[in-house]
Amino acid sequence: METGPGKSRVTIREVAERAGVGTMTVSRVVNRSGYVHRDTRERVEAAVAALGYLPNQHARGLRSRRSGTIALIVTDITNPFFTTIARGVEDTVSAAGQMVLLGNTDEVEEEECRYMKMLVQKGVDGVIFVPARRGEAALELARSNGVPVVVLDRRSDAPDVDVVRCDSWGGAFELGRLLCHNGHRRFTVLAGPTGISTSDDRVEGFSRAVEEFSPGARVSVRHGRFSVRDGSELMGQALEEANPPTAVFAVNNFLAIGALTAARERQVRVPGDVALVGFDDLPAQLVTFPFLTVSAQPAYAMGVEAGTRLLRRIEDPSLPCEKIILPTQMVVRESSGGWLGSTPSPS
Amino acid sequence: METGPGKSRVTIREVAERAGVGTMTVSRVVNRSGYVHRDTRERVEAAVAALGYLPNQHARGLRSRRSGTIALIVTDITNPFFTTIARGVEDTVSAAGQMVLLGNTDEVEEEECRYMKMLVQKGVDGVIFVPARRGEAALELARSNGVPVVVLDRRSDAPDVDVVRCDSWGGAFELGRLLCHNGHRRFTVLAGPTGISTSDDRVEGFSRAVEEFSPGARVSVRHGRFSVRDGSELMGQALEEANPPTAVFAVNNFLAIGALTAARERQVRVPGDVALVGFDDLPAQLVTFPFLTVSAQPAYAMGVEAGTRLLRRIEDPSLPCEKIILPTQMVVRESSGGWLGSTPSPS
DNA sequence: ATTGGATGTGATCACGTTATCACCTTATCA
DNA sequence: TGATAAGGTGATAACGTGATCACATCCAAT
Repeated sequence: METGPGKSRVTIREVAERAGVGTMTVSRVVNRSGYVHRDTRERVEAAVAALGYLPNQHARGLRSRRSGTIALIVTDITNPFFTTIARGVEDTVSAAGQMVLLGNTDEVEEEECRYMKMLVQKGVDGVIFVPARRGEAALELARSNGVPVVVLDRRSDAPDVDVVRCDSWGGAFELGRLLCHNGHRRFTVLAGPTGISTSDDRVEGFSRAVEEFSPGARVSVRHGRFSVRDGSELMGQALEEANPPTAVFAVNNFLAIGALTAARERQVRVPGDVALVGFDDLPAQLVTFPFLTVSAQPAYAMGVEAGTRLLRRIEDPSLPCEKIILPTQMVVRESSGGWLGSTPSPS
Repeated sequence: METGPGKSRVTIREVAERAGVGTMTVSRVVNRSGYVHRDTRERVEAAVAALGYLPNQHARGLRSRRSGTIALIVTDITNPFFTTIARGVEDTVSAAGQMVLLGNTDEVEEEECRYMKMLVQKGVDGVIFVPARRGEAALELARSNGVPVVVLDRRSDAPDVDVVRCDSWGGAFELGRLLCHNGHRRFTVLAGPTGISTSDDRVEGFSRAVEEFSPGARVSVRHGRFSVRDGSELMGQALEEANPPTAVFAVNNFLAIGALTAARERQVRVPGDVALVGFDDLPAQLVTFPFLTVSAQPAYAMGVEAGTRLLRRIEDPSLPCEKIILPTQMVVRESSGGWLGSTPSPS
């Protein structure tokens, strides 16, 4: 257990010497591979414990091409949706003895590539990756270097990656239906950047629901980044229109919070003056006043699923790739309001 | 840029061959070390680009004992306080070309050691560590293997580590003073597990303020884990006392949210029936209704500071260790209520 | 007695990189 | 003229492991 005031690390050779065996025998004991006599194993284990021997992963990885590390590349760990995913991933792979490298791309493709290059160099066993758009360059880097990838949260038609995401289209459709059934006819969607599948799918699903349940109703879409600031900005613009919307759909949690802020600043009541629905619930831990009606994604489960898939693929790279689509769950709270009654504000 | 349908990685030898030079020359070009003729460098760079060469970090690390990786071991990344810290750390070290390994200990010492062993094996260049209690075993592992450590958020008297934390005592003192000045005389503190410095310091600082500004007033302390559930549980118990507190201090954000939940369930109004203050603000991004009066810690700055310290120490291990204590900032909102007036409920 | 499989062990080398040393060439100076 | 320094390059040897091979020993079945 002791190693003195240690400078350089204990090597397998020192353990072998102390146990009076060859290095291969120590290796076999440590890796539980091959035959080792019971007495020998005990001597080796004693030496390992006495010296506090920890195998050097650099040397190991050089031979075995395994690092015991996977990576999780998200757009912003600060978003509780990704935080919860991260916890799901970490819990899952940690149980299998792997550790997690973290990266934030802020939806910037150059960052995606920068990270992917570092990951290839580090020889990670796999990557869980939230691409901004199609993530082509980064995915190509992974593919050409034989690194297994699970694409998370976003759509991907790349043939050689697993995908774990939620039914954004369906969740948005449900929200649209709810608002239509409540009698709304003028909608604004606060969307993310075009080209990001989650945003695009949600805009589409919502629009489709409106076409179906309030034919001819107006849906105006405003694009921004996934941030509170942009949510607030876009909501402000919408509210200042000549004919403002009676219902707003924010495609992302930050946009929803921004929208709420903007409404409050203008003394516009939610849901009294305008109904508001969002996507991605905040973890119950963080919410002092549950208020927003949302389509909630099972973030933790997504992390677990992605982690499990990746571990399986690392185990057996020949497995066929799958595209997993998990369902969302609508949680109706105050912000969506109720039935508008027979007198919706004049259109 | 192309590597065919790539299976095994491109090595320095292949680059050398293609450029018609020795491997050392390639190494020198890649590492910008030593002398290389301008023409040679260009040939090598062309070969590197053509083959998509990425140096193998395992081999590099084996020679140079550098991994280009640091670790961040927190108790729970799901806590937005730590999430924000993580983002600060990642932004900082990422700019220096390092990546971050993440671990959650859930305040369990065995997990601390399990992670630390893996980190030593991986040869990380340094660790930013939030110990549950004193973290002795894990710190000893790091020390004996020559891994630089920055202890984050918690107190540590270990001589050979940097410490970056906030003035928990002072922040709690401020909150206590505020409540005393508002006329409160019966206090309950919802604390974390004993032995965790943040909790202990906050209990002490708060108690000290009460002693000073409301001599003889009652402060009862209830201990639990840092969770919404326990916050709710403890708050429930406090509210059901014969002589319930008029003011409650939750030493942590989760405990505060739990307390709020418990109050609401019992139709106890905050701050009408009981004042509530907490520690750790939630990021503005996440808060739909700013309500809780708190002592806020500069989480992002703490992450940046810890990252910077660690990078500096990696650069020059001989630097003396420092203990950095950042100030907290009290943010007064609704939940703490106002002056109780001349008729505090009879004690 | 002989074969053959299961058990048990160590020497040797390769994994991909960089530190070191050795060796060139050319320029500069006394 | 020779000496010295600076620029430029490659062969070689580690770094710490684990795969492979070679070689023991033992026991059971022929």
